[in-house]
Amino acid sequence: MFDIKWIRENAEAFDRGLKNRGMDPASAQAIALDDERRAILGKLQDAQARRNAASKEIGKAKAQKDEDTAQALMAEVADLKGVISTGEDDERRVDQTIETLLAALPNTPLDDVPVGADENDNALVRTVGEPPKFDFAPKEHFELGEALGLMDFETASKISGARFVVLKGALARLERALGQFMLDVHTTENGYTEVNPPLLVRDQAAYGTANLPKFAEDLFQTKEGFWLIPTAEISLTNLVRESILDESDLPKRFTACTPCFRSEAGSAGRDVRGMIRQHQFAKVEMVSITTADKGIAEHERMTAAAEDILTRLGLAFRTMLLCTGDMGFASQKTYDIEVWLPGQDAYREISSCSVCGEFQSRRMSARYRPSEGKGVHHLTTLNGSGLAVGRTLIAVLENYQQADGSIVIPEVLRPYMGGLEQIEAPAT
RNA sequence: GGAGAGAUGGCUGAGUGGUCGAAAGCACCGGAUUCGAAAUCCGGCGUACGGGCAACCGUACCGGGGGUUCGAAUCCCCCUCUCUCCGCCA
Repeated sequence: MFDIKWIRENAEAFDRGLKNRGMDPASAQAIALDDERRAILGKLQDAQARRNAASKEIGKAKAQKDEDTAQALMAEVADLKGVISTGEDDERRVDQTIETLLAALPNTPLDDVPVGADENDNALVRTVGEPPKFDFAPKEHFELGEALGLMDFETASKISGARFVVLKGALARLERALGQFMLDVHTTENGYTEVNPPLLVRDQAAYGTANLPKFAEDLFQTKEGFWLIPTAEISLTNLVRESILDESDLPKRFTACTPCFRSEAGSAGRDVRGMIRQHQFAKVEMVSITTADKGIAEHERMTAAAEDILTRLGLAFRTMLLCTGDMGFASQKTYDIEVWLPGQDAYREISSCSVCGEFQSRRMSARYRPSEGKGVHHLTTLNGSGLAVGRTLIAVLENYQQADGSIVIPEVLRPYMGGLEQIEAPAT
């Protein structure tokens, strides 16, 4: 959500941001509406001031038994009533129009974000680790999992339909191990507080992170009106909604491992096989709440925390700086981390870390009191996956597969697997 | 599912028609006192919008919307949310 004052003072930057995202400029319309609002407000306030003054005089006149004066003043106030009532209606209407306009506009990309149309214009930031070499043709994760008899799409579809999976035995445990490992690293080494948040949220929470009103079709909704979270970003970021924090309490860092639910409307035909794109998946989310001047540093820190998980798992990856056309709605700047998948012979997204500036906090009314100076300011919010657990499982299977179909367990996960060193080859 | 209570400033909490943007306490800020600190005392301390170079002025805001009234935190209606008790359930 934009601040209309900021748009007034930075109309050019605002329109450039929209243009870079492939949208039409909107500053002229927004400012015109705001001009209208100010004009209405001026008239309304004059009328209200006169009414307030007259009402006081009426009180005085009545106290002095000056009935004539009181009657005259009352007539005047009666006239003002219509002006005030119309003014209030007009103001509400214009406010609503402005709100609707602004709520549908995406955040302004930072200056160092490459301008581009789609993922082909993303910039490579770094490549870390070497893709493993195989002396056989590496399989895709679903081939491996199904051969092990521990990954069952058929049964899942009987229960829930397409885009669901049943994991069993060592694979079910591997998913749990991955989530635990990630949480342990983030809580003990990266300063994040573990949270077990609600998975069903209200309109206002989803609006706060800007999943609503524009992206309702991507979400599942219960018949009572709750939204199933598509990411714990919603729950964790809204932890600070409608509050005023002290700057000395910042930054706040939250992490959670939760199921995520996505309708995947509009992605029909994409990644139809396997666990890459599911209606339900586990993800460890990181959310940081800080001040505007610390946002960029926090963004780098968060991205490093996500990358560190991959490094420890011995998985090769590359980090991309998303271009303007590929960035999320609320983001000012986003890094995607892509893990190497031998079975697909490709890098695939496994984490996305974004800094959102004040875009979400304005929607949530989340503010802080600066240690120096006065007033309150909006917080800066960041979110990132650290990591998508389901896709990490895929990466482990494909990168650690052996010729016989067995899977070596990465060292760091073994304590979480009861010491298990590998998932045995399928019986032949 | 049934019954009831409530929503006031950063927090707690008074306030049932004008003198209320709102008592008091806490928290916070400044000062006095002290070698320093605690305690104590004095003073300050809401948000948003509009106008003004500024000091400052105006308007709105006591959950949201509507109504009554010359005038509403206060009375009436609707909505939203929160809590309590009973029942049911993990």
